[in-house]
Amino acid sequence: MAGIKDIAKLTGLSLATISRVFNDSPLVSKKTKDKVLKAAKKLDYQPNLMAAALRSGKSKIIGVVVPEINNSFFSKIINGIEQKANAHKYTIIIAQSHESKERETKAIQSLIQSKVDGILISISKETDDFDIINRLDSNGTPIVFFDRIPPLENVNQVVFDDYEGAYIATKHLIEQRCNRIIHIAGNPKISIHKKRQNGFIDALKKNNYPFIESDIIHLTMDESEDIKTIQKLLKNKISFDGVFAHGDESCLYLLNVLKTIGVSVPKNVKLIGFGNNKFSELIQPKLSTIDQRCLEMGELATSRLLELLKSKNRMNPETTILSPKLIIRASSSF
Amino acid sequence: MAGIKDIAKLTGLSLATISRVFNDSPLVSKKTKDKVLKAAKKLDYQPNLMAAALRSGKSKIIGVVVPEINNSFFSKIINGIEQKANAHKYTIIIAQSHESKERETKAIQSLIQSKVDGILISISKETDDFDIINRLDSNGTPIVFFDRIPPLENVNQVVFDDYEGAYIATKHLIEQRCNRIIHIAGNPKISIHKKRQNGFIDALKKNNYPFIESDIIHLTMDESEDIKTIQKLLKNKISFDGVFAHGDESCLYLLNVLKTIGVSVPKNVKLIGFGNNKFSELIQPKLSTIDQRCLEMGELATSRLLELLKSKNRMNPETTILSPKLIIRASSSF
DNA sequence: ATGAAAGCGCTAACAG
DNA sequence: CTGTTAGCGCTTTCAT
Repeated sequence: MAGIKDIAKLTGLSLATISRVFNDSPLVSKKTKDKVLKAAKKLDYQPNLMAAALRSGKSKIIGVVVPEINNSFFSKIINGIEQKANAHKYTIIIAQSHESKERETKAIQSLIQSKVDGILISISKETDDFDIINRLDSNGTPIVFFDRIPPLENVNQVVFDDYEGAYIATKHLIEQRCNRIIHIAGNPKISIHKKRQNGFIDALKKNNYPFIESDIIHLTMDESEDIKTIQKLLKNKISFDGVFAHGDESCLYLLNVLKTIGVSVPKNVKLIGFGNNKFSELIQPKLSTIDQRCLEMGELATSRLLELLKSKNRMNPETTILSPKLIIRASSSF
Repeated sequence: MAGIKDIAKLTGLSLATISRVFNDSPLVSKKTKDKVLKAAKKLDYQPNLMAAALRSGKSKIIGVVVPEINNSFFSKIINGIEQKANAHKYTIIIAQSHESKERETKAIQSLIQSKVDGILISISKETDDFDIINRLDSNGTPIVFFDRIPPLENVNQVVFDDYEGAYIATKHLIEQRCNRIIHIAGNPKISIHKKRQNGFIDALKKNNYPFIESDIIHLTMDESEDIKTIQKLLKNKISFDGVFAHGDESCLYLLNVLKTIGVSVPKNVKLIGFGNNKFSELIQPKLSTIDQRCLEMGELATSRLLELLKSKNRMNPETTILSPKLIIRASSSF
């Protein structure tokens, strides 16, 4: 493996000059630069990033921590991160927490030891203490949270507006002339699910729809039981004709339940999900949904981190809120 | 950030001893070891992996190149890789080629510069020259291919037995008493699709089913056109009652087509896909499919790389073939 | 515009 | 079992 030493030998220049060439220093004449580049090519020179990092104190690596990469939501965000990072000559290291607090801590530790310049993280469901984050802070490693944020003040974060997403999804069903709309809810202990639920409720209220507690449905995922639940609802005085599900998965599940009991979508009941999952376009009818603009979330979080990395003095924490996008497909159309 | 120097100062020991402690050298007394560990904790010491790597020539990092992480197949394999690698104190760096030869080359280049100890790669569809691989070889960086392998001799590789998978899928339909089975084929230029096609054909032949060219169907993904194709097939003298699709996506697509034209699955037609995609369990009826044991593929590839990393002398290349697993669900059951 | 020299934090002979 | 020392490949003052 050729190093700058070899180039120095070949060109008769000093190490410093060679180094300057590869760091785009303006202090080198075009002539020498060309000479160095030519020699580098000849020797198939590959800079040793580790040595550079060790010496300069900057690794040009961004650490990314997500619960799971085998999750379209996160892997799309990662694509956004990668894109932005690479465009700025940064490399990323991805670590997974697998929703475990312990593994998350280990992952962060490992990133610190790998001397990442900054960290982008979406915290695990388990995480409830934030010592590591404080440690990172005192360490001087900038950190930007995305999507799953900790309940802390004064942090940089990029979040998705779940409330707004739920609101426009529900409003869409109203505009499609649904008379009674129900919500397939997620676990309200999880903040995004709670927000989606609130968006649903407020959309009803603001549009003068009566809201009753029983409009919010919790499915068990035990099919025969859920079929009973749905059938009972359909036999109500005012049967429902619109459904906003907190996620595409539960929307698909409900679609199957409705098919089983012979309810036609979108003719009898209109459906909208949340998340713009890949499969939502593959099934019949195609699912209307809320797109979360994952790519942009990744890009925004990275841009913010890059800013923090650039400025030497502490910057004021910033919260970026990403607005959702309504995707209308067959499941909610006339 | 505390370093071993600080620990040395605090304990009154030499750098070498401190270093030995963290490298689990047997040459340190229990007493000193404890003293060092205690001091390390007190100072919140984090080893600088880059410095260690630079000095030792071993980064303990494995580079992983895949076409796309936003693809369940690859992200599952990555989970297998991560698991095995972490268990052996290795970190992984993931890079994506996005199916571009150029970006793949860049990704590999970047991994080299990051001084990874070895590389695991599934090559992009575009890749047709293998200079980089030769370069890696001369460089001494061990490399193990998985799933998408290059047409080269003498390489270490772990592949999935697509032929066998197709064979047992088809055989399963035969055992379910299907009389005429068709195959929704992929692009035969892609080797795995070709293999699946061959597995299908051989399963028919070996079981004394007549095989005619027209049993292999290419769908256009233009729905109205495909509906016509399928309807024509159903009106044949011998209508089909079994379908083996080269992937779960096309299987789902076909399922929707069949639903549209009123053909019941599995009553009239039995279906089996390939890949055990996440959604194959979410839809109705649940899809029978072939599971590719991605996790194991990741683990096996990593194990092989770890072996290469351990042994100093060149080892003989090895090809590992992973057998598929039949998953029977509602779409092909009685 | 170029060079000399120090050193980033750690490991690995070698010596004791 | 512990210490001394050189140096991994590069960047970065400081000098010229």
